Amino acid sequence: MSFSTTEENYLKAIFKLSEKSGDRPVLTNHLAAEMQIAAASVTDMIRRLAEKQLIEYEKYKGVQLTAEGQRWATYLIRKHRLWEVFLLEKLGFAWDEVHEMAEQLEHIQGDELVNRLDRFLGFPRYDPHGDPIPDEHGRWEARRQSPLSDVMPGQVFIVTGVQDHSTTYLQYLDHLGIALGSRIEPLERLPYDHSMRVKLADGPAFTLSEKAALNLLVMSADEQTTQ
Amino acid sequence: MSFSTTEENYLKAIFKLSEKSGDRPVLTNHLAAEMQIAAASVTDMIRRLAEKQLIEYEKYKGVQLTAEGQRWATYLIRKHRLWEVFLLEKLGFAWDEVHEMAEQLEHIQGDELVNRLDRFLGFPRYDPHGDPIPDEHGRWEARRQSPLSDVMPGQVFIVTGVQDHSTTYLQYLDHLGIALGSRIEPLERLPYDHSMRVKLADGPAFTLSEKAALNLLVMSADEQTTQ
DNA sequence: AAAAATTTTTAGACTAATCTAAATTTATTA
DNA sequence: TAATAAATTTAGATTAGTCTAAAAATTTTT
Ligand SMILES: [Mn+2]
Ligand SMILES: [Mn+2]
Ligand SMILES: [Mn+2]
Ligand SMILES: [Mn+2]
Repeated sequence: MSFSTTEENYLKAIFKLSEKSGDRPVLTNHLAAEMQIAAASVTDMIRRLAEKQLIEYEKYKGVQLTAEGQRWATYLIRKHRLWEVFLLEKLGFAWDEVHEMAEQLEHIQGDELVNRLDRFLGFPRYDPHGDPIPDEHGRWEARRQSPLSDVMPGQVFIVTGVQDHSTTYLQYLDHLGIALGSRIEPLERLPYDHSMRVKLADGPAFTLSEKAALNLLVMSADEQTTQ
Repeated sequence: MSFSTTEENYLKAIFKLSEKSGDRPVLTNHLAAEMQIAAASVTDMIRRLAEKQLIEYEKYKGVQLTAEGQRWATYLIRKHRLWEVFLLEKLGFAWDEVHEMAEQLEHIQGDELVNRLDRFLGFPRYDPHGDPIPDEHGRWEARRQSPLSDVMPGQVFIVTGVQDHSTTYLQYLDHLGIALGSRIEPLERLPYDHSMRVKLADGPAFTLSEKAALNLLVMSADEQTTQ
């Protein structure tokens, strides 16, 4: 079993949009927008993927991954995230630089390569953005994390992930001194624009916009230690 | 500047055949045989590569790499060999297992990635098969090595490379206990079939076929220490 | 329940990379 | 040097992946 880079990119996109839509069928236009491709091209490709039993496709109703499609998409995500860890941990790239390269590396074939890379990296469970890495059997641990914008002030939280992977956002966090594992304490939410006053361990207080707080995922500090 | 995987594979093949032919033009059929592709397809592609100024092409006369083509081919070889070192040194693959994977990895784009990988590996000068690795500027050191079949018995040599990269040959060397860096002493050449009696440091004597000796590259032990 | 708007599919075309078979050019041999 | 053989190119097809424009289906609005 092996698929083209293009086919694999479709599988990943369908997986991503499925997650967002709570497993409801993914519509042609959504896929077209996500992949920056004409809707007509998507229609073509999903017919081919359906023939290969990677997705179920009902005309005008959208597509869903089959078990096989799920498995393959998960495998691609495993590869992508392991390579991201490699680029950061071993080659010293920053968390806003690794995505593009991993986007290529995820298509390199070789199960043995993936498993040895996993071992070399010490079987990491999360990637540089806090996203879980599926293991050899396609299983992964989801964390009970929430956007910082949703939590109650007056308690310490640990930064465990980001929802926005854009370079600008990640560099903005760097600028603020916020990284995965940072201890952050929300002080108050300002009703006017929903911005949030927060402070990092031993640091001065500062303000985060609603948008910035929405995309920052945190866990309560005591819960985190059990993970 | 960036080229398709296919174009890059043509460049590498032309480079390889040019080396063999002493820089005389590479003929369509040679390229077709090397790449296991129909001659007509080669004609098509070399016209495209000539348009992109990567090769000079005269109808019916064969092709030669331009300076730009040389540069790019050398860059691909640099990437291929660095990834081979990574797979062997860091992931623990054997020298007969790395080529296929490197064949894919050499097409991954990112100059910074290549240079960081190089640094991570400690700027290796030779790959797991003893082939030289071009540096960031495309320069590399060729060693004064010769096939074991050509050297005079009665002196100790160091194994520095192989000419045959096939799995069967490399595994055969493993079986004999011959690796890069092995000290090997040719005892005599047998006139009947040009086979060679040799011995490894402290080991018993054994016989190598002419073919096996032709593909094993060695340097005299004292010369090697200066490299 | 029509009409209008939106979404999706179909139709037809294009490029890259390949193939086979036929035509052409170059090299070898008689 | 003419005939023959070998190498190379051209011609015409095919497949994957993409596009735009038009047609068809579905959904929303009136
Ligand atoms: Mn990524
Ligand atoms: Mn990531
Ligand atoms: Mn190789
Ligand atoms: Mn090699």
